[in-house]
Amino acid sequence: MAENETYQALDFIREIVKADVESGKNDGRVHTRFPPEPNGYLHIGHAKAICLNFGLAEEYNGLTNLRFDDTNPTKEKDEYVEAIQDDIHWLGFDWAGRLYYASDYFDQLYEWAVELIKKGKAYVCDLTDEEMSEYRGANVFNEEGKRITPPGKNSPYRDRSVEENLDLFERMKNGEFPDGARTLRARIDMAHPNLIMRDPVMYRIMRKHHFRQGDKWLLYPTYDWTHGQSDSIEGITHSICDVSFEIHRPLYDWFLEALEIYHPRQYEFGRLNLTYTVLSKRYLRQLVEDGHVAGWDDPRLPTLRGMRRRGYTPEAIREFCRRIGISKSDGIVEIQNLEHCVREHLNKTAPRVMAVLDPIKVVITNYPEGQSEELDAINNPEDPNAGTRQVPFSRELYIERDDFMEDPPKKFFRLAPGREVRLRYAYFITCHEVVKNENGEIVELRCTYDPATRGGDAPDGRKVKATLHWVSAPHAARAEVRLYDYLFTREDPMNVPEGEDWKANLNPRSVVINREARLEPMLKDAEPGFRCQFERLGYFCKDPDSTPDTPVFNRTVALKDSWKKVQDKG
RNA sequence: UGGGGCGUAGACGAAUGGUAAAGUCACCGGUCUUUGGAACCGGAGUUUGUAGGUUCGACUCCUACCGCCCCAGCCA
Repeated sequence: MAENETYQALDFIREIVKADVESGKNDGRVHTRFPPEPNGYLHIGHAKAICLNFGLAEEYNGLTNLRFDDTNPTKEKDEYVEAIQDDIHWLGFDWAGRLYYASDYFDQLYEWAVELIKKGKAYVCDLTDEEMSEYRGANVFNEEGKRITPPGKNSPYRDRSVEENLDLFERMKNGEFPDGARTLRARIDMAHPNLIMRDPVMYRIMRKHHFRQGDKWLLYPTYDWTHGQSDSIEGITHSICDVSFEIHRPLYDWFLEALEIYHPRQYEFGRLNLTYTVLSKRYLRQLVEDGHVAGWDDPRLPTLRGMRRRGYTPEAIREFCRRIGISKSDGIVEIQNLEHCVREHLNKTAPRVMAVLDPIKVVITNYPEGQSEELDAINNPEDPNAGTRQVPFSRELYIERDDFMEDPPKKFFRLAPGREVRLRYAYFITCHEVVKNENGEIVELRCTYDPATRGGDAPDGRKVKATLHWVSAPHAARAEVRLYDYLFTREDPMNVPEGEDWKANLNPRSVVINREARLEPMLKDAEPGFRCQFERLGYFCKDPDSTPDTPVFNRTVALKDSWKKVQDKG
């Protein structure tokens, strides 16, 4: 390895691909696919798979197909097809026109099924689903109520003649039998220790309208019968899926061998789990449908759409996927890893602005009434090319309520009676008077400023221990700010208190709406999706709910707060 | 129970028989700072699920055990 090359450890899948390419397998081609079922929205777990599949192809000058696995018309919709493509593009990947549907292969699959029947490797079975389960030896319990797995027994229809099978299968296609009356099954081994191999179903009768095939089909192929053959048709070299499909691999291989067609190889990696959230379509759907969140793009959701609306960047998500790596172990990644990647990217790219979330009025008593001025502010200290902007300053300002304490503890550096601090890009100010209402609440701070410190530096070299953000009261835009927090109160939402539902772990403060925020005026004109840092507070993203009068901002992620840590320690 | 997997610091994850185990997040301390941010420097922590075995030498090979996850849909 060259000296200036940094060592990048390969995960086990990349090791395999590397070895295959080097040995000339598949003529050195790398061709992957991402095969979502169009029955829901993509989430960050999918992002991991997308990054792996598309990333692998990029690394080896290969190709990646987008293939919709649309074999179950009861669940799939066009709406999801559009959204999934949109999300993959947003994440930063493209399939260059190689968009396919498993349903495009239904005719070929049907022919291959006929071929297997002729080879005596498939048969039409009349067992009901309960009977099939029983014959398979599934769901059997011993006296102690523990699950056992006795060998299955052959279906009484297993030995039908080829002719009869052909006839029945054709009539299944023609709609002569009611839904669920018969199935086509692979004839493998009813005593196989792997239940998947006990004569799995290849076709089921379903009189369902398919969103792409219309009413052409009355029987639909199962996942197992479809997936490997689709991979074969497309010339996929490495078919990557999550570990739950590992036990299906013998069947994947069996079909391909029985058909004697090109045989791609399946590899499995561990699916992603993240703390403080759920990552399964079933649970996400429940949250949306039961109204616990506002929709699939709710910023609290780990869906790609939700994270996009929240202000996460595709770069950050991709970097996160790179860092967590690929392995087969099933762990749970701390969400702080994701947040770190988001902060890291936004720190480099997000312009800084000033916004006061919990305003308290400050009157600069020695600043002329009715006067105002524009001050230069740096847009992003991390990016010299980001330039500067003008921020209005006047006699009446707002600062953050948290930035003042009447009786401050030793480690509190911010404003307090008699203390001087800096207003960012503006002046040093000193607090002289605290005005309270009849309830004893602070309503106003009366301060003086030092005109010599314009811009934030004292000519005499004196220092202050704190720099505060602020906005000019008469110029400020009033805004709604949505402060998001974790969706659940527990790292593992499924760790449920005795006798309660997992939704009992929902965080009641996962979003806190603030309508008192005051922003720099320029923020009114920003486009939805605009990402910025509210100095000293966090990263925020303008929400599409914004109106010309009321901008709405979502908190993407807070800045790290070491003062909070000091406080928490007491 | 059968079958398939997995077990390296709080979390993720390298190490493919050879200097008593990389990196990242989190954590702790410090420097710097017109963001108590960022950056930079430093620190702590595992002895590699357990017990045996092979070997000059094992996270890596073997045996047994333990724990966790997945399947038992005509879902994918």
